Amino acid sequence: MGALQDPLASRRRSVTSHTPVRVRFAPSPTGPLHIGGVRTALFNWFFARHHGGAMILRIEDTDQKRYVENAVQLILDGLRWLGIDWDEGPDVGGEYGPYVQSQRITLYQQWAAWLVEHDLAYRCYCTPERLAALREEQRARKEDPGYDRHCRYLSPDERARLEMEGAPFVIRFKMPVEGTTTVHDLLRGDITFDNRQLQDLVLLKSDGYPTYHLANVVDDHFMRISHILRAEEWISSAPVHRNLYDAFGWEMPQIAHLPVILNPSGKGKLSKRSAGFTESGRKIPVLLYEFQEAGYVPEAIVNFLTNVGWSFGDDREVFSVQETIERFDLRRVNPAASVFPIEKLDWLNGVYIREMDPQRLAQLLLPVFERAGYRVDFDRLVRVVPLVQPRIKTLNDAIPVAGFFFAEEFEPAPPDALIQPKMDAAQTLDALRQARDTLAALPDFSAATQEPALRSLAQQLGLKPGQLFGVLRMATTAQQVAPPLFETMEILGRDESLRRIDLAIASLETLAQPQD
RNA sequence: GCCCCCAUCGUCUAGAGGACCAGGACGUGGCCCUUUCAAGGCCAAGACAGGAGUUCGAAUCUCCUUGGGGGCACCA
Repeated sequence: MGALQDPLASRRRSVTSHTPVRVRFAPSPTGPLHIGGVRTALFNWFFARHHGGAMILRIEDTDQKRYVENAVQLILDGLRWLGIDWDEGPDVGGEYGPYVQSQRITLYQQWAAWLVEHDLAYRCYCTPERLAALREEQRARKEDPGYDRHCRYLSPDERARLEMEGAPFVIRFKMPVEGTTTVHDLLRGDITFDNRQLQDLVLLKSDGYPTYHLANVVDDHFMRISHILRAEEWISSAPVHRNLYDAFGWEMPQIAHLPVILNPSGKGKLSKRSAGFTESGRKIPVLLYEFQEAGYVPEAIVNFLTNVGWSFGDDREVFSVQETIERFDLRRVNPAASVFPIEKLDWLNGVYIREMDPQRLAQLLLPVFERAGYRVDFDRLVRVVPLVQPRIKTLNDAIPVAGFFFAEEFEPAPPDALIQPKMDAAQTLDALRQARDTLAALPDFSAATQEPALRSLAQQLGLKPGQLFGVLRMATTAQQVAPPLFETMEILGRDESLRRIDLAIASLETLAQPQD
């Protein structure tokens, strides 16, 4: 079969032309960053960096009603936390600024007016009430919803009268009413739409602000954007954008629609409302800060997101950002939507934690323990880190594993809990007393010194090592599950370890009458 | 409802007509290691949605069906 017959042949051609690569991530400040948005940002960034191009950050704040104070700062902080940087943006400026749409309003108004002058757009005076009623009617009659183009065909007299009255208006785009529009998607090939299905979209709202459709086209043009990498939910408005570029006489950037991320249930886009819980009952994070709060580390999040919709190849799952940038290829993005594989993030996060420099892990753990109400001695934390490092998947997991190292007050385990399987109270008490003597007599209190002494003690007592160690673990940590015993006691120190063993002995003495 | 997109193990994926009785990873189960819990090692189960075509040959190309997703705002 010849390449000419292959509809995806174009997908296999080079993705870039000779113009410099310039991509943008354009969030709207309506709240914290959504993880899906983060993925879009990442793929743009990988693409830019791979091609030696520019990453542009643009704030799309054209909806005054949904604007959230502080959101811009949160978004910038979130991106930086992940290690994403940008060459032009609201904070760093650039040649094609400003990079905040609310500061570019007159530009949009000018170009909207230009379209009206050239009969490519028109003023629409329909009230929101009329539009709502129209939609209602259409629904009742089971017709397709959509604007009926009432104002497109207003007579000059009517138009003049409405103008005279000063009726508020929006500007709508005159979509071709017949024929088809084809958009070339870098991942999917040509996508063709019947123009009769397309709408006369609003370009300029009655408050003078542009809609996404206008602002995005104007900005991408004037910011010299070469490639648009945006989420799949934009596919259906892509033909309107295509026609807008044509109306302006501008070249349209190349475009690729990235697949959306689905809920773990597989039902619908991942969203805050519907995400639900993991099998272990943990709430599934959706917003970037929720991942932070849940104890995920940025390099794991980045690696994880890279594996959703794209793959490194060579059967590798763990790789660095640098490697990703070197290898990133848009043509290998999987166009299919994917379920959010959260368990895989847990694993990957654990991988990154295990490979992390212990000093850095200590730095990351410090605020986690403090937030959990512990007063942390950093030097002790540094000693604790190697014990928790292989045992946690998220930073927060360190709290149940090692929080006891930092507890203000030691709360001893109930005497019952001290008794190990196949042992009784008297045996346990005896074991504790002898272990206490053994430990007290040690020349030093290092784990390496404790181990042989306690092993031989176990043998003397006719206990399995695990039984003796279990008793001591419960006595010194009051936890059934804890880091390895000797290292734990070493960090606790001899005095504190013996004190805790004494407490255990005392509590057992009240429980069991020692036999004569 | 209409338009559009998509379709390989439970999930994320490899797969560019012969290298595929389909490879990796997470998860799951088993075994080993072991001082509890982890980590680590080994092993196992597990998929080309269905049907027609094209071809000597199809996971891969075409069509239909089915299923899933996205969109249908003076939101982005």
